[in-house]
Amino acid sequence: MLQQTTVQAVKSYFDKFLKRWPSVEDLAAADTDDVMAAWAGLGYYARARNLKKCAETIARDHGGIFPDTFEGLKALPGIGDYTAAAIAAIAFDRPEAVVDGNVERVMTRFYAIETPLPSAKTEVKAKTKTVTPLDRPGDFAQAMMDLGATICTPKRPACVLCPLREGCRALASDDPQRFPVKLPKAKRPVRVGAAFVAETEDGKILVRTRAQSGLLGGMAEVPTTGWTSRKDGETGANAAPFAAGWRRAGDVTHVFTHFELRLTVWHAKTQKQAVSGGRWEPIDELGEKALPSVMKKAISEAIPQAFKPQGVGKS
DNA sequence: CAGACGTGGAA
DNA sequence: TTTCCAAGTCT
Repeated sequence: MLQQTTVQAVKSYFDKFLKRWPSVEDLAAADTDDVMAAWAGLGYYARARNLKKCAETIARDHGGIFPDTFEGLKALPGIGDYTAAAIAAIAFDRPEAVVDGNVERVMTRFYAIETPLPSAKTEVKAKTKTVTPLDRPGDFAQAMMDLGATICTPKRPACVLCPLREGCRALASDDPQRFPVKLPKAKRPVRVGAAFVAETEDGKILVRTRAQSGLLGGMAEVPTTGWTSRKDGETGANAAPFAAGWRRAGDVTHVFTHFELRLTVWHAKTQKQAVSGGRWEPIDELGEKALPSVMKKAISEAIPQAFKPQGVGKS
């Protein structure tokens, strides 16, 4: 959960997740859609699919016991270089070089590495390997990460308080904050599309499940057009899944990692009807479904009280 | 190897 | 308001 995600964002999800699926076997036996629903809002949904696959692999192929080597861990779904090294070092006391974003920052500063990231990753990994001790490698890894999280911060590092102040080349030079050097990032393109919130008299809306891979893979959505960067992209009611009294509810903007999405949201009161691949879900149960944030945003644009606590704001 | 892959909080 | 970025991984 913590991959590219802050502790604050993760905390409540982690608590709920472990309460619901306390063991690897529990998660392996879980319904994948329930897992996706429990992950909804956290982002990077491939992590949820991979975590589930990982649990299944460990339950089925490893007798419910985690591998205790870097190579064994790395072979599992969702466990890459960083996570494999972190588990090996912290859980199994193995002297692996643990390099996350924090360690990258500490190392590139301490050695004043001018090579921009991500090219410098190889060099950082090699340097980290040379400084990782055979004794308590897990504590060393956590100390490096905590140093980066609390002292050697991205902005305004607290060098006065730093235990590594003496040998730090970045501090000795001029501007420690200059490191790590990073390549300039490309501008985010804008994509447009339309989303259709079809609502019945008895308080249900039409939803469907997205493809298992790719953007928001395996998550629920209301029917939408494709999301295109073309200027003449479809945003009108003519692209709706069926004819109805569609009213324009408004626009929502949502920022993804690699593009910005502007959705025109359409709303209609309709009869419940059969739509290929679609299903009608009660609005008051939407909060428990696998709906990503962008979809909650779109639905709220059409039905403002959809995700509000029940019985509140009614009067 | 470069691009895909979410979201919300902080500066 | 805009930009950055957070315990990265997969293709």
